[in-house]
Amino acid sequence: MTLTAKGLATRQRIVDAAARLIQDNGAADTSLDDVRAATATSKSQLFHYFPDGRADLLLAVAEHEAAQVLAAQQPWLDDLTTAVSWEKWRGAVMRHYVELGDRCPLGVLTAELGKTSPETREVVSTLYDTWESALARGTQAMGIERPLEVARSILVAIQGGVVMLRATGRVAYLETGLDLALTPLRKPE
Amino acid sequence: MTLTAKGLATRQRIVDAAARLIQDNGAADTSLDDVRAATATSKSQLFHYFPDGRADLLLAVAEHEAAQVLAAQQPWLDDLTTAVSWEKWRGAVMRHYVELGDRCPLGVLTAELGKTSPETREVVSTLYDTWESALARGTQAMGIERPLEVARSILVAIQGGVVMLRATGRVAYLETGLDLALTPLRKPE
DNA sequence: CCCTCGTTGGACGGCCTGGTCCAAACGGCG
DNA sequence: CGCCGTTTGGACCAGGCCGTCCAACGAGGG
Repeated sequence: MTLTAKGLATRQRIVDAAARLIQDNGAADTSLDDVRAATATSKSQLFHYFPDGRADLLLAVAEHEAAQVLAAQQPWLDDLTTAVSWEKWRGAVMRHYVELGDRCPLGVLTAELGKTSPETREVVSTLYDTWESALARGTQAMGIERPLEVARSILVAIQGGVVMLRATGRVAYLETGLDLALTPLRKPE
Repeated sequence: MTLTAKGLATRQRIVDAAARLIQDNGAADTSLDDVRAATATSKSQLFHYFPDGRADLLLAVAEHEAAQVLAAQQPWLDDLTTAVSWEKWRGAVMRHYVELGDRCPLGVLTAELGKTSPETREVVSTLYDTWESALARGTQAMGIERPLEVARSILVAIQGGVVMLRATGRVAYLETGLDLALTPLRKPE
């Protein structure tokens, strides 16, 4: 299957709309017909660009969301070398998730798409890995003890805070969780 | 609607089976017919014991799972007064979730059931509240700084670790997250 | 200019789903 | 023993869903 520029654009439009619908209504309540209606496309186009149908589309959405998660942290994520840059990154993360509320890609990814297929599971795992690596580069640059564990615990705090934000609408979990997870980086060495 | 002992038993059987099915296949992939088949009941029984149908059943399952989460931590949760008792509790929590893997009630609750209705959302919120209160009693008894924040961050670490366990099958997130979240309780005061 | 291949339209079928409904079986209590 | 409400069985319906299929459209290259 080769795609022209026009085809690629259509495909992207479908993925975007599907992602939005899933954020709003959940993956279970998002039918191919909903996507079709939201994008003003036809059934045949959905299966033309996503031959395996629904599963294919969900996978594409998962990859799209995973990319969003990392993109939202750029360029701060790549320069976590000082206490100040860590705080800036933290500010960016908080701002991002407070703004998105329960529509955040990360929450959608883990809660809605994570278990739909082995492929999406893989997407989530890879996201965690690259994210954790980036954080670990930062903690190592800071010269603290147990940098790998600290990086991992920060990731866990974010994921926990986000999923709890999704479930309750309260932002306090993410706020406190991330705050305390970052304490090792604030200590005088 | 009044229920006899037999009726209550049947109802409970339905809830148990539904919970199990949802743990294994997800809420979206669990139909009333599946539940019916797994419990050797008839359609009319489902709607007899859960008049609002699917929504009612899911709510009952959510409450069931929420109770499970707290029950699994008893009696350790009510006696977090020393560093030793905290470690015992931690051991119990880890054992529990490692054993259950991705079938843990907490993960199911937040990922599958949390957003199905305002009522289930409420169940999740209340679970968080009572759980956090219990942890806060412990942190306060330990006389550490910022006990409320520490209690909350512990909760966030568990929730994050569990959801990541569900998504990836890896237990390391829960392990490290919970470990580091507990550091404030290990410091000499 | 036309031929080819990507693109689009939309009807159609078969399946499964949640939910309704009526009637039979059961069991305790007077 | 006979009544009555709970419990149970299962047929049935309407709607929505995914996926298939065939035919028309359009643009770009030869």
